[in-house]
Amino acid sequence: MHSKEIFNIVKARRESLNVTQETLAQLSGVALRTLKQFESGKGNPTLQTLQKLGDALGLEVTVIIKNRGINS
Amino acid sequence: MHSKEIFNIVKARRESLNVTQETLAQLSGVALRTLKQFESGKGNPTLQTLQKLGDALGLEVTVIIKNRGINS
DNA sequence: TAAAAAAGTGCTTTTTAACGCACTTTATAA
DNA sequence: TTATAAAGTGCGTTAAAAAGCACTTTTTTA
Repeated sequence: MHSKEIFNIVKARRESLNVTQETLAQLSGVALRTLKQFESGKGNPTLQTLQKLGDALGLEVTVIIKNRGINS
Repeated sequence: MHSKEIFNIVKARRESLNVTQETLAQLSGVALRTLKQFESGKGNPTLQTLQKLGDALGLEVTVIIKNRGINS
């Protein structure tokens, strides 16, 4: 998953919950300017920022091992 | 998954591959000083930095919807 | 055990994410 | 249509992530 995919998931999730960028900014504690940046495909969020958005949207940031099923 | 859990996964994965911090730093392009910081439980990496480490370790950063099975 | 390797830390500089403001563009509804 | 809401952008500031250096502590191994 590269960053643009992650941004797309955040955006899609927000839209599926019928929440505006402004509302999500308030709920998450991430500045509106910053959120706009991500949803228009730019930027490089910190883990904390991604987690704030995730918390507000019911999303979770995880790290998984690739190729499960081929290896262990 | 909070950040310390994520750091632990990175560290455990590196160790399971028998790679030193120094080698991982070289392979990933993340500075040794920065990697040390994470593995000792501190800091707030950017998505890009996390992905660099993940790429070198065969880990993937993902965002998933919580409560799968209860909701959709 | 000593020596060597690996891991961890304090301090500093450089780079850039996050933010705020003002504004433009696009989408929505009256 | 045309107000109105929502989304997107340029620019400057501030806060902090990333990096470099020198050093200490811990772990490994010869």
